[in-house]
Amino acid sequence: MLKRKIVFLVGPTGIGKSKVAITLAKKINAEIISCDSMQVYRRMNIITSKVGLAERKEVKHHLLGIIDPTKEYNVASYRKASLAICNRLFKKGKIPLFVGGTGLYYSIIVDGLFPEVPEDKLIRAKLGKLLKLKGNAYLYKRLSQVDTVAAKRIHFNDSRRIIRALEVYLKTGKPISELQSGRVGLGKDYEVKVFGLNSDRQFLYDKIDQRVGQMFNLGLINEVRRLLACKLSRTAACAIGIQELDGYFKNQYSLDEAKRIMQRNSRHYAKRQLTWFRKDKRVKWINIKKTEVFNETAKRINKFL
RNA sequence: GCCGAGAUAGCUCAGUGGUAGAGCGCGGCCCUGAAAAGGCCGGCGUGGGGGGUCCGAUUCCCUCUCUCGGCA
Repeated sequence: MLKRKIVFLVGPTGIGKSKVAITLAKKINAEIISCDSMQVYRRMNIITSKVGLAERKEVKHHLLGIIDPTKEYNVASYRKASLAICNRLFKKGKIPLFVGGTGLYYSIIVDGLFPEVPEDKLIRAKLGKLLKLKGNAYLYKRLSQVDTVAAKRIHFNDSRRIIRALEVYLKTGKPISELQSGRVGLGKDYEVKVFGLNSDRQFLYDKIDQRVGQMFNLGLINEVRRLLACKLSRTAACAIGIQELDGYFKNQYSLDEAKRIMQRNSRHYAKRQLTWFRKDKRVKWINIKKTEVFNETAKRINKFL
């Protein structure tokens, strides 16, 4: 039996994934599933460069603006929601086209998520206290005692991961590294195709700088002001632009400075995204040399499908 | 034209008679329930050009070029 096809389009922020995706989706009878940890939030449109309503009419987009920015969202919610959409699309005879730059979300879909061990606020609070009291060396030592494999992989300064690993151990009695090895990916049941957009670094950075500048023209300041008026969730508050503009609102620096920091942080983010996707050998890279070549790029991708 | 200050990393600048650092920037990497987050690693350099003193000059001396102040 022929395996059903799932297509992914990944790459750094600002490279032009969304536009290419729309063109491609029309060609291959697909609907788009966003693979972006920030675009799931409502009222965060300019700051996340969400595609406009007109474009969403051309091709159906899923998981854009589905949750209030005061609410938490995470890989598990994302996995559940997106796989459900996948199944619905198959029933309609459509190809799911995942588009986005959140490496972890991508990986959670393609390679699977280890069995349910949700965040436990109580345990985390306790571990957080221990961290403050006794330092990361202490927590790291405790982790090494129960899970050598995980300890080897986690740096002793990476307290967030140390805490998570200990949390999983305390809740299940099993080392996180053991649970992690039990992941089941999509490759078994589906034909997975992954495409990555990239360009030379300077070109990408110029586009990112421009895009951030553009956000200000579109009304970023007001959007963020409105967002800051409510208590943003831990996750939503992490979007690039929130902290940066908050500092400006609090008169810590000028608007130009806020913009500069936003551009820099976006560049750093893009770099991390590239590191993430580059190591994934399933990615078929498409190099972008000029702006506004969505059609051509979509055609090139289509050839490989 | 004269006087003064300076010329060192991509940028802003430290410092030293034994071939150099810091911050920012930049590059590479890790990542499994916060991921636009979090963590790790890396100086990436014709010390403005030329000459001199010295065992040895980025450092001291001379000279040229350039930049910035001030006076004309």
